[in-house]
Amino acid sequence: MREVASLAGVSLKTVSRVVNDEAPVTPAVRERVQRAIEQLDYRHNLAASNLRRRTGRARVLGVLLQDVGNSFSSGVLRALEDACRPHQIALLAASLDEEPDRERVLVNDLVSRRVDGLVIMPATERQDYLAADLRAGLPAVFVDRHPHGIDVDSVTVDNSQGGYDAARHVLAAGHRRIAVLSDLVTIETARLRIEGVKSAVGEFGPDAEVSFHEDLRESDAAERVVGQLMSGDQPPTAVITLRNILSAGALRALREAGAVDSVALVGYDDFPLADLVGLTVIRQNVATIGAEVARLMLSRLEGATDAPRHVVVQHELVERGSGEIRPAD
Amino acid sequence: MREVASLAGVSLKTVSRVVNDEAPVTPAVRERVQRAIEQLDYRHNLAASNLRRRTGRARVLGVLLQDVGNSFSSGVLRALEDACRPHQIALLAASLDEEPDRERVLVNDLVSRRVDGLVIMPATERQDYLAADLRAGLPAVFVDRHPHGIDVDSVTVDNSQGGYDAARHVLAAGHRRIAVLSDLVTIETARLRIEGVKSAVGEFGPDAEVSFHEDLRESDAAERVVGQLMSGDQPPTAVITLRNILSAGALRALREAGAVDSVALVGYDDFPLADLVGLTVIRQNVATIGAEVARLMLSRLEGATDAPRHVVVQHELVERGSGEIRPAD
DNA sequence: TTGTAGGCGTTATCAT
DNA sequence: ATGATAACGCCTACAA
Repeated sequence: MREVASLAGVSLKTVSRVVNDEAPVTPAVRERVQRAIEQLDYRHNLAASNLRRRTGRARVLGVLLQDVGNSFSSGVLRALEDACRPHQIALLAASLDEEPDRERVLVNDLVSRRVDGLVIMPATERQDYLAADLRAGLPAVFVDRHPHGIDVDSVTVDNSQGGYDAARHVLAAGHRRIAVLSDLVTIETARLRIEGVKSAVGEFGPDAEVSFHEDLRESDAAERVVGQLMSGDQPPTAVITLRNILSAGALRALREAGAVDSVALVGYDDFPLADLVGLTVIRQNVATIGAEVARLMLSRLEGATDAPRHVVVQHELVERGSGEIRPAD
Repeated sequence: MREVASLAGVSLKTVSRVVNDEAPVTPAVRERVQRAIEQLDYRHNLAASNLRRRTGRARVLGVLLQDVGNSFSSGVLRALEDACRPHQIALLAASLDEEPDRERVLVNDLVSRRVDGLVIMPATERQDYLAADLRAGLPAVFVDRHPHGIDVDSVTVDNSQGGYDAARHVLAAGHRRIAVLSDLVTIETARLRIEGVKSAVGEFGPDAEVSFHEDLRESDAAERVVGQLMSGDQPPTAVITLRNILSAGALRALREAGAVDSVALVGYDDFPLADLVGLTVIRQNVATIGAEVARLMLSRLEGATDAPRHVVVQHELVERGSGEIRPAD
């Protein structure tokens, strides 16, 4: 910048003015500076600029998701990006993979990098560790899971209601032998979905035999469980998978057992090809979720200091056939 | 930091030493400083640190993909992240959506933010605009598409060979009336895949009637095209879709026409549920691609200055049934 | 309209 | 082993 100034025969401050499009600069001078900039391949240093600026933020958000490679996380990221682009806000994204330690390490890193705000799909059970930073004015918005130990903005879906809706759907179709597959019960969303299922069972089928198969992380695990159930004495007439990759495993097992057309299946979370497989699912609107997160965060960045807001995005049950199969008898 | 120093009764430099785990500090002093840091909720400012450091990079990579929400881009991002995490390197990710202007704007922004390197899945036809930054020592690695107008590291797949393999597969099965659906031909990868198809046709079925349907961006468009073809006089006996979302559309149209079991379909790029639909595809290994990108970039960050390297990751044809259907004749 | 002085939070250099 | 001082690249405040 100094070189640019001397080449253009002006002061440092004038170059700064040109770079930042600030008001009082004669067109002729501006032109001269621009030429010097190009000639020297000068690049404005945002890091230094942000260091000196008082109010000016760095225009970066830290985004911690479970897995930027899966469709839910990456959908949220994409929606967030679309909402941030007009504001020239960049996104620093990383995956937590349900590892609490990684969450704490990454939050620390992002705070050190002086991000303007944090979007977190937490892997930890409690987030008290964030208290000091929040007090210091760091805006945070939680996605998909509620904050615990602190109170900050959040955008979630009603997982309990989702589990309830899925269960009610198959119970209403007459099913009374139901298998429920779920993720790690240490994950809040998994627990809530299970709760919802139980509450629907209590309401619509207290007589139903419902077996719960928990802590299933991979598609293969779901496939094995359903495979075993289908070859048992009393195979279920309906299966509910409370996480998308479990649906894939269940579907494979049912196909293997020749039961795709006789056993009902309702999944949680949509899939790219789900319509082609005829999979009935509880769909969470990732685009809406991401957009809501952005809305909350942007308002905080603009200085909103009202009480934390908790937005709940509606899900919907998408009927595609697999969930509408009725029990044999 | 100044406050920490005075509270601990030491100099600024000593605090700096503690924060950075530098050598000569007495355990007692270190302890005292640590306490002061916690007491004051002091946070190390990486931005300022990087500004002052001579050799120290900011440990951030700019990553420009086509769409962080689609499975190919997000898979690459995820693999990249896994390789960067051990090095404490963060990722600034954004989507280009095939918009050349956005690419130039975002590159500028990332350069201003002083990222240590750029990973780009380009939307532009030529990238001469990067020349100055490259000369200045900015490492760049291209993904999925070759650089034009500059010479930098790249990790691509052999799209021409992929198109060739897909076409050979259906030609070898005896098909002679084939429909080929592709993305915008302004996209290099789309052109190369088409070229590959043509070359296989020349080799294995010069007598074949092959119709090309280009510039299809959405699933719906593919569905319409295949729907029309199927209701025409001479419906194709095989369909090749050169992009994953086109496969979904084609599949829907074939199902609609009751032709899923009579018309062969080979797609490009894998899908989460593709095995369940029995879709034969040319699979690109995103994890390998991302890992190779990281390998090249990390070696550049460590100072490698040899000639640009061009890695080609092998694809594979995954037979799942849809591509192995033989023509009726 | 333009320039000067000082400092943002940190680290490098050189002393002590 | 610790500290004083200058400087990284830029911007704010104020003066000219």
